[in-house]
Amino acid sequence: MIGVPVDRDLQKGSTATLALSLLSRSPMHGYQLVKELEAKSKGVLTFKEGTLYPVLHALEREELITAHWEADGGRERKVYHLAERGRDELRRRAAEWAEFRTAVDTVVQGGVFAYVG
Amino acid sequence: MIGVPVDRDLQKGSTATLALSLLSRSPMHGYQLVKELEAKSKGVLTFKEGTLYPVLHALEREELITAHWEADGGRERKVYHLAERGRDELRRRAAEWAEFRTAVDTVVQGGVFAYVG
DNA sequence: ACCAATGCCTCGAACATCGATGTATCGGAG
DNA sequence: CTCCGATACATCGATGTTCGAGGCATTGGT
Repeated sequence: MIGVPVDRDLQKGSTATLALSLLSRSPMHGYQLVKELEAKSKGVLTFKEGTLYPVLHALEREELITAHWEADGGRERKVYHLAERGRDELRRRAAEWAEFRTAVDTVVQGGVFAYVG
Repeated sequence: MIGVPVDRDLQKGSTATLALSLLSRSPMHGYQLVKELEAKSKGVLTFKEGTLYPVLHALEREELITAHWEADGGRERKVYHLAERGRDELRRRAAEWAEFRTAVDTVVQGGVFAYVG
């Protein structure tokens, strides 16, 4: 663990978007997503397995990602791919994130800096 | 309404922080917070009253804000002030938000731009 | 031989949010 | 002077999400 995880609440609703983003770089299986997110975010963000797997299944149902089983020795892994529709959805969500981030910054940063300086 | 509200999920968990931020600028009553957030965020963020009031009551219980009734003609308003402890908490939450924002950007932006260009 | 890490998954409890609803006052349009 | 939309506070139940705990199996290192 490199950093300290942020308050769980902040992460709410972002799980699917983060998963889509990671999958846009390369296909991965669930556990790999957990490790990748932790690495890429320097330990700030984490997927809980109890949250991630249901989300992954939902994305699969919505056909935003596809999955197929791969054998690694006697071990089975479910590898997820970003689908075309998922790529569109990711673009949409990324734009939404940018809008949200800007809006929160305007409200929060303004309030803090008024008393930090 | 100036902009389009973002997906509700993204806003989850940020209600209290946004309220504290707005109150750090000036004391306000509930309905005023609703209007201020909408104005400051250009319609991107909105407090639902059913969410805001319980949150405000919770912040009051935790002594992060204080409240007192003010009369405006025959009308009663409950005006909320940011307390000292609330100011500390806001600073803490603002720092956490900055950390979260940076982490998400690293994951999301990287993924999107790889396919936008 | 054992144990930690990998790997997929489900379940129920806990929690937060939202829409609907209720009450009441105020100001302006007709 | 009457009606209605905006202001203003608040609660409640339905809904949805998240998480911790647990189950099960394999693999690699000691």
